Amino acid sequence: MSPGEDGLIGIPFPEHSSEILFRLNAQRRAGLLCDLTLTSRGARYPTHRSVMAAVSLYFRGLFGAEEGAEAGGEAGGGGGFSVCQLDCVAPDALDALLEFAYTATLTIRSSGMRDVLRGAQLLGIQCVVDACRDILGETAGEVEWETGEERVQAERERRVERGMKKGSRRKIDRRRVTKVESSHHQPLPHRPNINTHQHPSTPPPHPSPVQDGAHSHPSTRPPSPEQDEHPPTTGQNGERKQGRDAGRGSTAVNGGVHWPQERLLAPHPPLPLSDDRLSEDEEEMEGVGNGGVPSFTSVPLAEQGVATGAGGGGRKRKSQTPQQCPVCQKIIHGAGKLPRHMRTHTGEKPFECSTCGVRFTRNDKLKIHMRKHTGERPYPCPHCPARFLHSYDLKNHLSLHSGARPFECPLCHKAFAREDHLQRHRKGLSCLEVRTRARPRRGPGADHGEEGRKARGGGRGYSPDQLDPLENLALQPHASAFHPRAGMVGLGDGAGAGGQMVFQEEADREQAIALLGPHRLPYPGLLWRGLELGVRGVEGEEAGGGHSPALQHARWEEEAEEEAEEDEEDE
DNA sequence: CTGGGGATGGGGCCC
DNA sequence: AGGGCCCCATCCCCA
Repeated sequence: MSPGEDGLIGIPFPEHSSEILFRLNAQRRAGLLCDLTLTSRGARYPTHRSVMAAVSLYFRGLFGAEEGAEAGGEAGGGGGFSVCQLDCVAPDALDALLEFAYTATLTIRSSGMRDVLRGAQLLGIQCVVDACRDILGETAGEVEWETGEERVQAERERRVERGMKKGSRRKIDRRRVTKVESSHHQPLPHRPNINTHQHPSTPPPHPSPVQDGAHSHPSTRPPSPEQDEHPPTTGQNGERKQGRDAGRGSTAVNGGVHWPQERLLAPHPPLPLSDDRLSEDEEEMEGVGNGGVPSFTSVPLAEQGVATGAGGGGRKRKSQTPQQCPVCQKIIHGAGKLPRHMRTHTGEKPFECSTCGVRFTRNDKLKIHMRKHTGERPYPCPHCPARFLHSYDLKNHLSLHSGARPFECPLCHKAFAREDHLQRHRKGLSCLEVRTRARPRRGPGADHGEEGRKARGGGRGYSPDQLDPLENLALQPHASAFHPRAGMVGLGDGAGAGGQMVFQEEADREQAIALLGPHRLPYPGLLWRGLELGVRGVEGEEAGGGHSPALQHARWEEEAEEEAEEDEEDE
């Protein structure tokens, strides 16, 4: 909300761009308003030249859509190219690139990476080129045809895009950005602002996820002769710690790579990708799948023998058929839970508070919300007059009375009553002082035994005046400095809160990327992926994998121990 | 920086 | 199988 000088009011519609993209994709699938058909070895792909010109330098040039090329006639209008034969781009790759253009998500199979790279090079989709090269570990130069002004223009656009990403986030958007990044196309948590009303939760033409996924996809997908045996794209099926972790950037599981472009965030599901999301390990199960007809009715993974990461941390799980989300590939446990999950992608909020009009994705949340209006606080503290809306608030509160602080920082040994506070402490700068100050004390006679060693914190064998570059860069006190979340949040949101890997300047970002060495990735998402794959490993946090304080604490203890061991090795 | 309240999304149990 | 209800983990915001 930014009142202008003339009393102008700027009302942001944050979902507008992604919704437009979503609609365009729907039109493409339905063949509506398509003014360009791409062909590759017999496969035909109806599309929109404006979209292609927006995403591809090749088409931009082809249609004369470059800045300053607004010459009249054919060039300016880009007319005359109703069919564009692209046999040099493999159909699978072309399909993946089109999906990328319309969903901001590139989902490809590892084995098809080179084709996609070639296609992206030919079409001048630099970000895809970069991404593929990173995956493939290549460090090639510029796209062959992208030279001179085109390159300057491309670079300018990239800079603008980066600038938008990092500069335009305001506080009000921070949470949303983080969350969006957290799960691919995570929709935005509802906030009772103007958007609530201007963006109806169930736009009439917007079908429910189930319908959407079920009907929109198969019939309009251009026939690709190779699709059946060789699905063009692949995603991941592995469920990692989702919530706010997984999906931050790209993910790679079982040879498949799947990552969203950061800026184009669809609040609606980018139409479900075909069955090709099955990873290589799962290909044998393809026959069980829906035969290329993705559906939100999902694939009963249990029947397919998919390890659903029974990672239930303690609580025994009823054997309910897990279902896989066609958008984020997350495996949803529990019968009937998938529609609920899907609303996190669609942004649909069917449950409206009759009192204040606030809408919710879930009725149980609405129910809790209603307590605000009724004044009901059903969880009274037995020790004091405090009453709470949520049971877990009471639980938190009770720890205050008990004085219990079961969550202890393994580095500075500060104890917290709440696990999330400990996490915040570990991610933040709270321990920095301990760590950086402890260093100089190291040396003969400064041995504090195990406790001291821990208190000094881990490190990488750099002296105080010669800090670990990464430490120096991000001033991350803990190993969690390398936690993918920290990196991703920071990268995705330049205005991120303290404690996260925030790069104030582009140079910082570049430096960080450079310092990552083998994980050097110019893409935020890829950076995250690199961090995850290279530093922590894909299996770092398994979905649903117990997050009991004990487990978490044990993990952290391990981290601290590892760091301490590194210290000793360095000495 | 920390404590605390509230919000959100996922999973388990039950009907 | 679907959905209600509840708990949990995690996040954000504010004081």
